[in-house]
Amino acid sequence: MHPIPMPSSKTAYHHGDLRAACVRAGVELLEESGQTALSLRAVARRVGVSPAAPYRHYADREALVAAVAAVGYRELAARLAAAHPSPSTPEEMISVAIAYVQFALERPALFRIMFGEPCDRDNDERVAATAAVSLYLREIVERSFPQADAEALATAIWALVHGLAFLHLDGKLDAAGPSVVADRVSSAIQALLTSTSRR
Amino acid sequence: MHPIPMPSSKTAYHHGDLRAACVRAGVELLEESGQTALSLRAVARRVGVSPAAPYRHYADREALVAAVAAVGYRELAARLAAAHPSPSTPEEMISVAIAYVQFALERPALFRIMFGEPCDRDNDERVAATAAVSLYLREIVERSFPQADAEALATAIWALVHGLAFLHLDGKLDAAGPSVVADRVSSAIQALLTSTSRR
DNA sequence: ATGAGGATGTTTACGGCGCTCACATTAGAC
DNA sequence: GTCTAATGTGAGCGCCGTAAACATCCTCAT
Repeated sequence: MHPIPMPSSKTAYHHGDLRAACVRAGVELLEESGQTALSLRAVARRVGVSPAAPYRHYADREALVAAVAAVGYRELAARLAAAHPSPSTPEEMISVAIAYVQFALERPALFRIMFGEPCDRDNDERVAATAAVSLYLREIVERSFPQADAEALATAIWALVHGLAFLHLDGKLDAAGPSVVADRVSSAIQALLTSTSRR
Repeated sequence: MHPIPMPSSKTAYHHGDLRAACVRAGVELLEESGQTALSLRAVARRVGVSPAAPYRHYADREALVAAVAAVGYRELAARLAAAHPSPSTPEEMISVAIAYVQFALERPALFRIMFGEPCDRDNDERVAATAAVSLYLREIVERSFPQADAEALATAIWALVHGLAFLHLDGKLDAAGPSVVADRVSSAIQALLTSTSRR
């Protein structure tokens, strides 16, 4: 399964389809050995190719990282969709929020690559993938809170959830287990949603 | 003021007080040339010392980074306190939140070092400095919303503000200028605080 | 005051990294 | 079948983190 490039090809020609193989290897390295292990040389080694080969497909290390991050965005989107295909109530939205934070905790290195580095705003793949996530969240908010200012509320909810993910990741909020985290996410959102009425 | 180590010493003895000089140089490098420029060797060079010298004071690069991050936490705390010494209303709290996000935008590399990397939880300085920030925010929330569940609400507010900072930093939310950002922070918080009453 | 010992800084060296360039190989268009 | 552009190789540069052996100088007990 690894070295096969595309539907049609019997013997590995020059080599496999390096571009995709590098991204796959990059994701693997990231999750096996963390952020610092994601080097062009390590990727080349894993793919079984010379250290300079990846430069035919990626301008520099940052371009590879951006491609890996783009994979991360797509997987995050899939994870959120799996939590609930089309949430339209605050409760359903909260379940998506929990999935967001759990994604960050399950795949910390990937999540940090996606959000923790200065991002290359010119990378099309990356821009498109984050726009997709952003739009998805926006739609959820619009459905869940039809009367609210969707723009501001969507931003606020995304930021809240994103911040919870990071604070857990950094150990600022301790996460003994998934259910503890889920409770915290849920209660954090609810605390904000109800604080004013008690003011 | 720079090369003097302690009250008593006329000629630089062996050299200055390297420990502190390294942190200072580290912060400078970070802000001048970004994240990747913060290397032990560059710090040593700037301080005018051999590449191995910092190892007498820091076990490894990560220890130096942790010390730099600790400086960042203290400066963040100072920035928040400068925004409002002792906030006790939602409005005052919002001004502190704006200061938090502006700190992130003004000193992005420092902020990323503080929150964007896997953190060394065993570093005392770092743990203490983040605990101070955390406690400060907690107290603000308790004063501003006396009746609310302080634990959950403080977590939620911190996460919201922290998330806003990161999303701006990553270009996910565009920040044309300080006032635009301030408005967004303000309206994001208010959107959450008022959304339920309109439900 | 002096000399031992510990703290601090230097030198040298190793391997890994990102990146470049000149060169080899091969796929596909003609 | 040949030419060409795409793709992979190899050698090499400078930077990095880190370690070990060595030099220097401060301190303090004598």
